[in-house]
Amino acid sequence: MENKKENQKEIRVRFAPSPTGELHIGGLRTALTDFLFVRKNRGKFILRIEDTDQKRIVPGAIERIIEMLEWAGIKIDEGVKFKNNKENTIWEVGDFGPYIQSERLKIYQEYVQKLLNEGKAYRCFCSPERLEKMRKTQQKRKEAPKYDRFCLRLTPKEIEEKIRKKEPYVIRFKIPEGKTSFEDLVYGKIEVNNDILDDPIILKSDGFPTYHLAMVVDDHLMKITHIFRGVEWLSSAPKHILLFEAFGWRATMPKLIHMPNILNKNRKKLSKREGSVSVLDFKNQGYPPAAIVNFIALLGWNPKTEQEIFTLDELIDQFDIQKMNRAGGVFDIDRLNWISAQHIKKMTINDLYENALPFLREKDFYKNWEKENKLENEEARKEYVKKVLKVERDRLEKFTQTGENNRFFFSDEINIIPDDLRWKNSSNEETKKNLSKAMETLNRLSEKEWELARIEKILLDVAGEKRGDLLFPLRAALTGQKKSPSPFEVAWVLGKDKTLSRIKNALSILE
RNA sequence: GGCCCGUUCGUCUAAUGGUUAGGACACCAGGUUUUCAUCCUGGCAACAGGGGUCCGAUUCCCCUACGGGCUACCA
Repeated sequence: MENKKENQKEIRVRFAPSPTGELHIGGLRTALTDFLFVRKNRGKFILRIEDTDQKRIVPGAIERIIEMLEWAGIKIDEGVKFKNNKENTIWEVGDFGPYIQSERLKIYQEYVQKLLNEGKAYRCFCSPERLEKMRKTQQKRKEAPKYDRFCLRLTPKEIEEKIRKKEPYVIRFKIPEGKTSFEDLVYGKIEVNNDILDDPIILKSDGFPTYHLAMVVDDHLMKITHIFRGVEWLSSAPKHILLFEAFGWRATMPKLIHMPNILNKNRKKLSKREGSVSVLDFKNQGYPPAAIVNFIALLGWNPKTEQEIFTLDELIDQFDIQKMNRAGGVFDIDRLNWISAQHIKKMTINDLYENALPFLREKDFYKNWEKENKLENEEARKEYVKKVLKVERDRLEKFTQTGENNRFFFSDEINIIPDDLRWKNSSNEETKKNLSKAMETLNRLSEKEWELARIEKILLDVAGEKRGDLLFPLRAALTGQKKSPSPFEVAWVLGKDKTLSRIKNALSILE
């Protein structure tokens, strides 16, 4: 019976970032893991905002975080989100709010008072200067820096006196004696001696709680069942356990799952100095969200099969805490690029178009083309770009690369070097002959017959054995480059008129 | 310094008390192709070191080394 009850408990997982700037790729990984686990178990994904450090708050950061989560396909079930998908209008949804910690100050103070009354916490009036000095001498003596509990020895009268004199103070949690052990779902059983634990500050002098207190109170009150967070929290987990215990919540506390770090090439924790770390950077670089999701899901987690490319749904389907790793993983951009290319290859042209167009619009060569090339209407422009994308799809690893190597699609100013027109030992005369032949052949096709397969067939028919002698000059004539997609594809995209006029132009250069 | 965690090809990783230690990225070499890309084939490349336990350890235990994290009125 007891077991059955346990099984029925709704899975509730929160992602709880601090609004201190752009969402970090490591943060996205945590959020993604939360999300995969929640979706797999039909639970709730909750966004809570941990803005207890007033000094570090960045205006607009909450909006940016939500935007990036949505970009990645992570849907918020409860907590802080956008109102009716209208950006910049934040609201809070759910029965356990508020979900922004700065709105919960009274709750924390109430719980701290409880600990105070029970002698499980105490006021500390020590100045930062004294603490600093204390730490220095401890370090000099090669001791672990730890609060010396000076204020624990204050008499009630002394405390009263200090309060009356309005001396600023913080509240510290009194770490009990003994040992603390707990089970992490990834790292296994961990046990520490409480005497190495410092009495943590749980309420700051400005009345705000610290992470330790806020997290424990909120996760309990919000009925969180699983905490996924970075390993950097593993060391302070015992403090959190002890806090849950002090409140009498140990039995129902959430399961802990710590996750290994994402590292730089030099195996250090991912940092800004080594390149991109914010999700926004990757979005701006033109990676499909599905590729980023696929890539970071595979950092620290593995399906134990040989599958490498996953959709979000496949990741959800296969997600399993048991398959999470303990060792940190290097963020390998080459691998990301490959995964990204695989995702782009699988996209439909319409999808690719929707995704790539915003990036294309940023480019000068495209802007000029839009301005100068008066295609009869919007639809024609769209069809043209889609043709380009059809040709480029297998060559892209990010959306930003669209058109980059094939500017000749968007500009008639192609620079033909006569030598580049000749294939191998082919002579000038032969080249001219072949180009003329190509022109005549293509000219026989009507606008309506201008299809890729047809273009390819008639050109190959006429090219004969030494196809390079005809196809290579044709490529150069159409593109002004020695490397490009096939001349069939280029001709198909350019259309009959442009194709013929470019060949004509090349012929005149050869004269 | 103290405490905690980690360690399989360069990178992400799989497997196993007895295997030629598997896959993928990257790299290299071929092939296909008119070029580039795609695609296909092949190659290079790893159990951190030392002790145990065991008939036998990459696998289990211990130590060392190396790496990471924490050690704030930051999260």
